[in-house]
Amino acid sequence: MKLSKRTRYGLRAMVELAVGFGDGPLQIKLIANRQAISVKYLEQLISVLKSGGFVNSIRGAKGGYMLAKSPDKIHLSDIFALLEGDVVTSECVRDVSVCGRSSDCVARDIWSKVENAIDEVLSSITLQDMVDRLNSRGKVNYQI
Amino acid sequence: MKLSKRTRYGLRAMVELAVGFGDGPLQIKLIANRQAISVKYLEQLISVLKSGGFVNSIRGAKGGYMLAKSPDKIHLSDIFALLEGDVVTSECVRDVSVCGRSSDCVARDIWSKVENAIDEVLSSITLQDMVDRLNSRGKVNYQI
DNA sequence: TATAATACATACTAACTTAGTAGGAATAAT
DNA sequence: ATTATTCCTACTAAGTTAGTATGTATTATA
Repeated sequence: MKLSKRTRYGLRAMVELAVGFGDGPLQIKLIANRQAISVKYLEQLISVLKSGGFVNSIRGAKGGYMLAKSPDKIHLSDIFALLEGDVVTSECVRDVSVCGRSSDCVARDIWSKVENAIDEVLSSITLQDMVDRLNSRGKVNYQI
Repeated sequence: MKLSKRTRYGLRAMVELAVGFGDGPLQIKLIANRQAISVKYLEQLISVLKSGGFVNSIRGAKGGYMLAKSPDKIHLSDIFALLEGDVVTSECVRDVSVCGRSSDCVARDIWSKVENAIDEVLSSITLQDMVDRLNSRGKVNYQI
């Protein structure tokens, strides 16, 4: 069980956008430089975040990206679900039909617990929480 | 974040061995058949479980495998650590030196929380717990 | 003692996933 | 017109996963 760079990068970008929330569009190039991510790769990730409804864009010179919602309305679980896909322990957790005897399965309960535990942590944290902590630490760093 | 079949199969095998704990050696072929796992693949997994100290073996005809410890002494977190490797969100959670500024990082705290949440669930459950639940449900099933 | 049943060992492989790169077209500010 | 940006699509190298393949070594038992 490993978290993909895709999700980590995506979250970093979202935190950058959250930090600059209200300050006009932020360019991919800037985000990529600040967070040491390949520009071209980040383009693809941001495009996913855009179709997911988390960011808006302005095209052309002086264009860029901004959060589509206030940072306190975006939970880490949302970003995870979009970029990482669902956390999956066993398919049966979400799709009972793959086994047919799921209602009796002792293992399914466990996988279900694991997924819930992860989701509980992630949905309890918003982008705004991260920005707040960042500020309280003097913006020293947030390599994610 | 996805759980590998490797770990799922390994856990299934361990549960089979836990169910038969005290009844003499259990053959790979039997476990593989009961749990619908490729015999050859399971051989490799069990070999890992053996070097991890979780199972003992008897070679030759009528040989097989058995748990090296009582099922109530084996926590799911142990099996995970061996087969899945550590749950990894970001390298910095375990190895602070990869970033150098980890002590100030707001993201590290989050990854750390996620890993702890997973570990809490997994270390709270033993093989014996699974066997007990299985028995209380009439051994209907445990496709894991 | 021959045979069968089992564990043990090592090498190979197809399919998939990841983390990109490459090369541009479309759009907007100046 | 030029430049800066987003947007789009295709390609790719390296690694991982879930196996197969082909045996050898060991032990029970007939």
